[in-house]
Amino acid sequence: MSTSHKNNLNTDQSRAVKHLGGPLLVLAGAGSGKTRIITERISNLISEHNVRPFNILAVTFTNKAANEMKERVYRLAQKEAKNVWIGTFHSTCLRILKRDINKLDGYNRNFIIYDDGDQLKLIKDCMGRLNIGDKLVSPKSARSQIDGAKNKTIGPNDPELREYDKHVQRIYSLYEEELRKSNALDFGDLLHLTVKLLEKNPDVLESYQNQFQYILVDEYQDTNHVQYKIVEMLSRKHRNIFVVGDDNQSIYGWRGADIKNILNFEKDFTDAKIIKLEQNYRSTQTILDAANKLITHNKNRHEKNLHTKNDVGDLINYYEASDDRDEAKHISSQIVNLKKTSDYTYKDIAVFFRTNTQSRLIEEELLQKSIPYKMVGGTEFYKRKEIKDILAFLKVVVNPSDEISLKRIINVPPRGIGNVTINNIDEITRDRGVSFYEAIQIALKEKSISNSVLIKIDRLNKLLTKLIEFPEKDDIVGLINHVLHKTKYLDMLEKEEERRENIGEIINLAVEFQKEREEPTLNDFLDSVSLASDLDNYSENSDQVTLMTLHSAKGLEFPVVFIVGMEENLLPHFNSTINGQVEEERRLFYVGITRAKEKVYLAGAARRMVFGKQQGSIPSRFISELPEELINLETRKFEGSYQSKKAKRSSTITTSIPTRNYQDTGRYKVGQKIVHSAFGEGLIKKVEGSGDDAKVTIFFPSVGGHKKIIASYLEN
DNA sequence: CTGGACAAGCTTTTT
DNA sequence: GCTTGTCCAG
Repeated sequence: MSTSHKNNLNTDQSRAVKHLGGPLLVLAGAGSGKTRIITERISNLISEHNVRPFNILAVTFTNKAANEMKERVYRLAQKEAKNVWIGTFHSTCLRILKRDINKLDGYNRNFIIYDDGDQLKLIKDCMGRLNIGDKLVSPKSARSQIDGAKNKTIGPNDPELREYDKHVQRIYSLYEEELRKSNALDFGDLLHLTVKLLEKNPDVLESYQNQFQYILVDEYQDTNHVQYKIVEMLSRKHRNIFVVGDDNQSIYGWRGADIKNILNFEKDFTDAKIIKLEQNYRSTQTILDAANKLITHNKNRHEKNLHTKNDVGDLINYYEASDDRDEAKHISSQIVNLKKTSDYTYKDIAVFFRTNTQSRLIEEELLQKSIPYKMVGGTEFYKRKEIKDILAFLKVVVNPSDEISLKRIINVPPRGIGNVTINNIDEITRDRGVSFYEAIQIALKEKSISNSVLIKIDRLNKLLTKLIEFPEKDDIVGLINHVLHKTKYLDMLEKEEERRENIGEIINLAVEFQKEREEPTLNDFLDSVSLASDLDNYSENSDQVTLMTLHSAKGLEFPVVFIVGMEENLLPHFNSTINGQVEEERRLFYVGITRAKEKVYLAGAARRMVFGKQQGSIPSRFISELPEELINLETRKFEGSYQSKKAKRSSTITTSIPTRNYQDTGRYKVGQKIVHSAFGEGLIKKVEGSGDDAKVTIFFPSVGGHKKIIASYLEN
């Protein structure tokens, strides 16, 4: 069986698959058969070396990758393969915590997971209580700093936290306290607490070390410090740690991914071996040459030389559109063309962009031409208001101490409980040190609120009690219907067809969940929903064009790839140009190009709508970093526009000067970069007035937001 | 307390 | 251009 597969492996691939003991790093270039190596190795361990599936752990980054791996492994290594632990870092940690989290002080197994929206709300609440205005730290910035700390396994009381913003320190402490009171974990906790659990409980650590004789990690270049730590601890005993990655595809630096993990693998794991997979089986010679040339502009990387035996193939098309509408029209008509002149089906085609907002126009144009498409990601299903509402009810049923969820639904559908009442209950919460739910009972018992409100609270409390005491909680579908019935939620959505359909969809998901699991529980359902994303349900079956961000494109391949928005400040994104993260943007573009098997179409626009205003732009520096002879330039619309020529051939452009919307105060211009004594580098977004009195709106990455500053204060 | 009107901020990228 | 938050009349 598996021998027949091994026959088509090249020497390096085969060495990797057959590698048995000790740490191994497989540096796998784009399209070199990375996923295949992992799955074949798992099947090889099971069938050739009698390793029990239960003793293998395989970790990926996305559910999509995990599901794909499961499928492939099940196909290769028959039924008992179901016992291999395959999952994302987050789901694996969840599994570990669900078993043993009660061994950590103050935690119990009934916890629920807060997504980033819940997280932000809680942070805002905390900031409100601490009287920290969002001008001092923006809630989002606070969140990313807290996440960052957790990614480095720094807790709210660790001395290392002293290096953080002093406001953030206080927010972090209170935030943690509130999470515990709500019996909730955020995404970061799943990883951070797993490390804590393993560190504080040698017996737990040992049992997992014994279990996981073989550990495989996909996309190792994207691991951050906690993830490294988890892998390192678990593999310490058997030392059979097998990681696969490509430093050229590291695109999650912003989430704490540390490229050093892959660059220093040999140092971290003594007598580590390295195997390089340099043969690409995916792309044409032309595509590969272009990608190789592009990536040489990065300094920070392992030397790799990707080659292929594939045909030369077509040139890379590059279209300079006059504006974003023109760009979208071009894409859609190219797709129509492809359909007419070739055998490509819609599902062979993908369109990638840097930011989700870019999809709108493209969707419009595809719709216009009746081209079927599916948008992956974007406004995610699970983030929709009605879905979050229903889930909030379910979360409260599982865990009444969940304050964020309880507050979410306290007045949904409207039942006359407003901010004043919420604040009153909040006061009880703080005075008595009880949960919000308990505070409601106290208010009722002591009648500490005015009579008219008390009636409403009483009604709410009875509703909650009924839900919490629902006899068959693990009949998830039944419970959802019960919630809908008792709250008359659907009546509220009378005129909102789409939202009602979404409610139907969540019921479908629950039905499916109950069918799939042997012992479906409400709690597991909520967990799986919390860790799920739109990407997971993405299937290649239907014949539709795929639209997605460059980030979501990683790990996929398509015969035809369009990449749009090839402009400075979009790709590379302007935040990155200011923060000196252009190399990561280049890798992102590299990921995009290398998804393509046969054809690559690039496009950029000379003008584009940004924040509802027209903005001029110049071509991305990355265009000029591709070999000129491999590019087929279709039209040149940047020609008439400002600085076009200079931009095309220079690779050091750092500012864009809009052709429209151009405002001149003499010294300050929109698009100009400046350095501020307190906030560091920033980009001017808006200028009002002129001379010393001019108000200049500047985006500072250091504070993660905009500041309005009077021109005369900008002098130094 | 509610709902509508208006203002502000916002857009990287995801588990 | 869209979504979220805030203010005010009813």
